[in-house]
Order: sequence, then structure tokens, then C-alpha cells
Amino acid sequence: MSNAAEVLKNKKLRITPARVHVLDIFIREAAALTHAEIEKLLIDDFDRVTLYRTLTSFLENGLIHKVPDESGIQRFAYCNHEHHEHSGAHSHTHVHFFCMQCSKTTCLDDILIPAIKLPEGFVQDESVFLVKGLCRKCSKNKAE
Amino acid sequence: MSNAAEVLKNKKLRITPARVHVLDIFIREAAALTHAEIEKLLIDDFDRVTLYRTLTSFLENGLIHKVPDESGIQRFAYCNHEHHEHSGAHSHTHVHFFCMQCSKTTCLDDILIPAIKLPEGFVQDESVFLVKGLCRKCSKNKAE
DNA sequence: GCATAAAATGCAATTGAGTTGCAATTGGCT
DNA sequence: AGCCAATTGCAACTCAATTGCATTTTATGC
Ligand SMILES: [Mn+2]
Ligand SMILES: [Mn+2]
Ligand SMILES: [Zn+2]
Ligand SMILES: [Zn+2]
Repeated sequence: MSNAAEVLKNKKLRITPARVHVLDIFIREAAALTHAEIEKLLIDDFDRVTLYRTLTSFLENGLIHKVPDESGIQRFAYCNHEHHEHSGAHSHTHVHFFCMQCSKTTCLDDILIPAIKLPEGFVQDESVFLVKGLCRKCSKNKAE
Repeated sequence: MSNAAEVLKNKKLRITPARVHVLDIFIREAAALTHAEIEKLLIDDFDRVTLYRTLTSFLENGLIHKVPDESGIQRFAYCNHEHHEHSGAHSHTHVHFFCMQCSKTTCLDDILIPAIKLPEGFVQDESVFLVKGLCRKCSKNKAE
């Protein structure tokens, strides 16, 4: 049984070809992906709607999380639990990075969103922090 | 000459009914607005495309700035220069706040986005910080 | 292995945000 | 008033995402 199938089983999700393939892609790719990007990476083609519903199901079951995207389209990344094992509950409060050169968005799982002081009366819940700039690869290429 | 018309003149933008009305709305409302919200607030109705082009023109001329929105639709707010007068150049690096109760998004012009330490090799440019929670009004109502 | 019920999928149609080309209108000038 | 460039309105289009419904597939118990 594949790694992806294993993960699905643990979450009590039915193991279907679409789910296994999509989850495989998420685990393999390090970056945050859009619907269209996943569609291109899929060998077999499933209906677009199936992919949308697969993403919704993964989201609801905590297998992936939403990643901020300025262009207005949905972007998702695999929930990497390795980075949070000590705390038990998995948190999604890490910073995300968008590379203006290669357009890849990555989870900076180790960089937590800093707390800030809000004006009197405001009550803080979650927050979203997206940093734009050059990723490691692209800043290296530029330096050469 | 209205306040809005004055602002347009200073920016060397042609003073048209559409622009005056839209800019009026931005100045009057404190919150960040979407295309659809502005359309509802307009008394006279202009073509949707005109409104899109008005927003683009305001954006290019620094009258408004983009505001992060999790739902994926464009949101804009008036550039409040009062808060940055000392520095001369206007910066857009303030934190934005989304109220989960009333769904209003506001600029926290005084709260600047904190600097963070990125992993080795990453080069930082702009960033986006959206805090979710309860606004002053809604947290007060809840307390009663 | 096979029947069964529930869950997942495919397909067609629809919504909603945003864009583009082009002809008609209007605003800022002299 | 009259000119020209900028702005507007309209129609058509793209692209992401959603919904209803009929069909297929999965997990489970026999
Ligand atoms: Mn996560
Ligand atoms: Mn601003
Ligand atoms: Zn890059
Ligand atoms: Zn509120």
C-alpha cells in the first residue's frame, strides 16, 4: 500500500485513484499548488469537478491547508506534520513565501507568524502572512 | 469643487462623474471595498467595466491600495496619507484586519508589518499581513 | 467472492470576477 | 466653440469555481 493510501486510510477516507494520485503529487512537490497546476501534473485525467471535490475533502480532513495567493486563485499545500510533532496539535500559523522570479509559493514551516499588538478593542484570532521576494534558488542564480 | 475632485486634479486625472463618485465612496467609507460593494454604494450606475477601469486608474496613481482578501476577490482601500506624512513617501506596509463577525476589512494604518528572519538564501521584498478576529464594534457587542 | 448502501465520480449547465476590442462620448485645453 | 486624447459603454470572452443529477465505485458484512 502506497504512502498516500496509508495516509487516506488513517483519515478514514475512501481510497480512490483520484485521491491517491492527487495526494501523491502533494507529498512529492514541495510547493503550494493550484487546481490548474495539479491538473497538469496528473497523468490520468479526472474530471475537473472531481479534483475540486478532492481538494475540498483533503482540506476538511486536514491533509492540506490553504496558502495565501495574491492573484486570487486558490492554492494548497500538504500539511507537513513533521515540523509540529512536539506540540501534538498541528498548527497552520507559519509564514508563506512567494518568489517573484519563479512564481513558486512555499511553506516556511519553521517560521511562525509573529504576534502583534492590535489597537484597543480588537480581538485577534488567526492570521495570514505572505512574504514576497526571491527564493533560495533564484537569489543564487542572480548572484552568479 | 468637491474634496474628491480636488484629489483627482492634484493627481492630474480627468474629473469625471464616475471617478468623483467612486472616490467619494472610498473617502467616506473607512473599510476596504470590493468591486461589488462599490457598485451597490453607487447611486448612478456606471458600466461594470468603467468601475474596473476606475479602480485600475486609482491604483496606478496611488489613490487606493490593494487589501488582502482570503476569499480571492479584489479588495481596495483609500490610501490614508495622514498616517505617513512624516516619512514623505507613502508606504503600504501596514497590517489589515478582517472581522469574522461583520466581515469588514479595515486598514490598521498605524500597525506596521513586523520584519521577520527568513531562512538562509531567501531575499525579502514586500509582504502581506492579514489578521482575522473581532473588530472593536463586534467585540464590544459580544461583551454586553 | 458477492450483494448492498453509501460515497465518489462524470457530465452538463451555471455563476461570478475580471478582461478585451471597438465605436461613441466627453473632458481639458486653446 | 472646436479639437484631440482620454474615458466610457457595450458585447463578447476567459477563467475559476459551484451545483444537480445520473452513473460508477468503494468499503463492509455475509
Ligand atoms: Mn499545515
Ligand atoms: Mn495606503
Ligand atoms: Zn524562485
Ligand atoms: Zn466587526
